[in-house]
Amino acid sequence: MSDLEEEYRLEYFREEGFERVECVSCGNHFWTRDPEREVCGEPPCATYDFIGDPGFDEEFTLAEMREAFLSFFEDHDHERIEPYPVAANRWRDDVLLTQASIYDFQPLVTSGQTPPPANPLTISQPCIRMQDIDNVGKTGRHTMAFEMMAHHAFNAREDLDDPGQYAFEGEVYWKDRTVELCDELLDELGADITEVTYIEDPWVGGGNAGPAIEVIYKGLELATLVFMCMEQDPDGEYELKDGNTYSYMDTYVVDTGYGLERWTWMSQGTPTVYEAIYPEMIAFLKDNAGLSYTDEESDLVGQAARLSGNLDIDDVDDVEAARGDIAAELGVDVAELRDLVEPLEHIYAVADHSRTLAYMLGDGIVPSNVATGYLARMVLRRMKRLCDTVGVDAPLDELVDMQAERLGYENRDTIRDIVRTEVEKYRETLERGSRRVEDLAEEYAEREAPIPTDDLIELYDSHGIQPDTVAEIAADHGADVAVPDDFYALVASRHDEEVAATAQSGDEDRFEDLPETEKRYYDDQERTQFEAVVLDVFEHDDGYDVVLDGTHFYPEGGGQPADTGTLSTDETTVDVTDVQEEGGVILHRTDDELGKGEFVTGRIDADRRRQLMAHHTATHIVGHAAREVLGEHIRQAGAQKGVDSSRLDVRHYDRLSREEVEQIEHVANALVTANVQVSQEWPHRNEAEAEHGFDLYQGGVPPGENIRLIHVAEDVQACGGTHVARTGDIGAIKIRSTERVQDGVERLVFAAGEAAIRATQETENALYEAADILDVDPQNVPETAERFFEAWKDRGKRIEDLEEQLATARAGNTDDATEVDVGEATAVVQRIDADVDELRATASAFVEEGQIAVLGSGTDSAQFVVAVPDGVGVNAGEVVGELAAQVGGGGGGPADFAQGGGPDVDALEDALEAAPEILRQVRNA
RNA sequence: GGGCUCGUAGAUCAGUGGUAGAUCGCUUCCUUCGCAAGGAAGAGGCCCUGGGUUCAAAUCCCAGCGAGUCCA
Repeated sequence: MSDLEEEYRLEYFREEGFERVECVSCGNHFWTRDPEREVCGEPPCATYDFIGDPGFDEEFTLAEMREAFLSFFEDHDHERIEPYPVAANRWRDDVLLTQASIYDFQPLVTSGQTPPPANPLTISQPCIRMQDIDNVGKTGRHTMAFEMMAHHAFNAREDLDDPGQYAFEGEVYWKDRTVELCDELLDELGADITEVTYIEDPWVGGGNAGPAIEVIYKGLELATLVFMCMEQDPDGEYELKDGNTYSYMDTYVVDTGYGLERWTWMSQGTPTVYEAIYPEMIAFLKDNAGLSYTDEESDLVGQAARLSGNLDIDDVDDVEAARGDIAAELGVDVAELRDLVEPLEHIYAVADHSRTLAYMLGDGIVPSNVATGYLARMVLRRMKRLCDTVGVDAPLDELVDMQAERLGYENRDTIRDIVRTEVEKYRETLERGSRRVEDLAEEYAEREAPIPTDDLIELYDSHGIQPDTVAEIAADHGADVAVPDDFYALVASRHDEEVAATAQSGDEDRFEDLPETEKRYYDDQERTQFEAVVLDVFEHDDGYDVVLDGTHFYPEGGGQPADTGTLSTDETTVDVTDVQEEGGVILHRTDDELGKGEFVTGRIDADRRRQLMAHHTATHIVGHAAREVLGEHIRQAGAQKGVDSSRLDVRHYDRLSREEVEQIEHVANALVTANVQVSQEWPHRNEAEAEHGFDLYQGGVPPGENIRLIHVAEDVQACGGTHVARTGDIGAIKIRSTERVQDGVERLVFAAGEAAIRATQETENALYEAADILDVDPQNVPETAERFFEAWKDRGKRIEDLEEQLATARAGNTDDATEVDVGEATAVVQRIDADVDELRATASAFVEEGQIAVLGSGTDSAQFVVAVPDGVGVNAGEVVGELAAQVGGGGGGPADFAQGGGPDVDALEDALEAAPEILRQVRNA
């Protein structure tokens, strides 16, 4: 990394009289204005100097600090950008949550494919780092949710052969200006800039790298200035700290991160960051939990906080270890200190978790068992447990709402609704789990054994019960629990980590020389016949790929299947069975060859295309209708169009009721009836985003400078598909079914136009058929079906009754039966051709009269039931076994009541005749 | 996206291939001035659906539907 040393010799440092110093404590190099300075200033080389002694002129609230930062950079020629959602998986598939402001611009902007929304820009980006979840509240400075204030500049080298190859050109500013801006900001806020140190700390991450500077003031790292300018390259000449080699890129990006919470904290000098950023919430929670401290106690708490802040603590284990040292230093008992501090730590965490949830739910994340939804669920459940532990009894939705209000979210009702639903789900899970644990605990308490680890793992992995909870409940029932230290590792080992990565072989090279195909289907979406020239033909395994200069054939994409049809010359016609796009070149897969340079007429299967267009526009309409009916949080989670039906997956926190589905249908069809125009436009993406916001990207974020927008009434989406001209062209929309494809994702299966009629007819036919069978009007089917079902059940019971009566009667009349004496009891051997239920009833009746019953039946197959009264030394199971063997089958059962049979009905009579002999043998045995 | 668990009376759950059970709730009766409660009797089950294995499936296998949970 010393290779990057030169990178830090900034003109700005020279002009301002900075010196480069090696920290006597940690050996890192840093830049300072103070010639006397020997240490870098970052803990553990130094301690916090601002607790009780704020480092800025004025105190700022979170909102004030945010505004101060953004307006400072606005005043210095940066454009202010609205923050992106915290759910980063809405525009990239490599991460779930937004963890830094630069995430907003990866990968399309940083790679130069897409222009930034402004250049340079400034933003305060809400971020969530789940990896800090255990530290929150304990270390005094970790928060799971935070805002990363930032300014970014996107530069491209000026000596490029083709400056137009990237979406931004030239240099906006680079290292000197970046440090200067940071310095100026600190100065303006009244920081003593001679105390500020700039530590050299090269940055590596995600395949990129570059020099970076940590900005330290009074012991606190306030900002990191990253100069992203290198990429991983096996032939690169710079080997960096991750052991990989890197080389310089054509583009270079200023990536800064200023922790809003830390700046606010610095301005206030409170013992912990939490008191600085949401004081009113901390106060509320303390009050609600009934926490109060004497002056002496709060003094102690404050000192402990300061001490733990000064220790360079990065995770919980360290906190626990350090607690002893802190207690010793303060001269108090460890247990006493813990009792004092722990409830506060929980309250800090609750405040932080509320804020995290406000961000997540406010940005449209719906709790579920997958992806970001799962993370939201984890946070909520953890928050609930913390509240219970510390004795906060305010409803969770109220706590989250306090933060949502502060953060200015407008969908607060939905957020509350989601939280309530989710808390209720958790309550049910806990209840279900507790019952399970209680049963287990009682069982093991009786055996005086501890609950085994296997059961603990299953309780957690399959039923969501934490080992702690198990221990708690078990203790109430007198059972022990030994939680192994490597519990979570054991859980992990139950999950096989075989993720087969499917390597994609790209042979796109062959299309490299071809021009991009003109996408004429966008010019006239209705047109199904056109002329074109064959540019090239590639032979394929089972056909040919024909490339034209332009086409009306829509290639598969955006959930819309490809068009089919034909291509004809004067001599020949070939079928187009599939259409794909690769790197801008559209391939028509045909069953026969066409000559290069030939003029062809393309004809698209118009019915199919019309149906697909109707379904595509209908997808937008159904999504829009669902949002109207269910709430603003409704977002597309996936979609697939088809000819007969299509489906739209939306994120929602509950199952859809029949009424909701009907309402969605109503709203959708009202839009169809209104016959509004469906229009497309190709605005610059920045304008589109500025006007319509991030919700444009229901189906993913497309690359490029201009994006295609489809307007259907107020609904606007970025979309590449083909659409009908007016909503009336759809005809009708029928929602056929809904299913829960995951927790938190509802699938709406619907049909539009002709397919809607067909679908309706299908269901109607089923109803008519049922009505016909029941011989009633369709309207009366439910009522009649119920009546029939009830009658059928009644008859079942009646039959059972009668069977019993019949059995008793049979037992009293043994005219056609053979009676055999078997020791002290009489055996009745009888053939009754009836089903097994009846045999059983009859056998029971004989037994009640003190007789052994050996009954046979020979309808479809041979069946036996043998029943023996108590105290008679005959094993029914053995008898049945012998009998069944004679009819080629088997049987068995308990000693007093057995059954069996076999396929050979003809042998039944012989078997029954042998029964007396078998009984005697069995008795003797 | 993957793993695991579950689906039986109105509710909660037993039931490891051989006659479907318990507790609570419900109905009726008894006890009581009444209530809490107690006693007695009773009603209430396509054992999620569809295939398969078997003489025999609530039970074993496969698929589907529904629910829960852990992980990325």
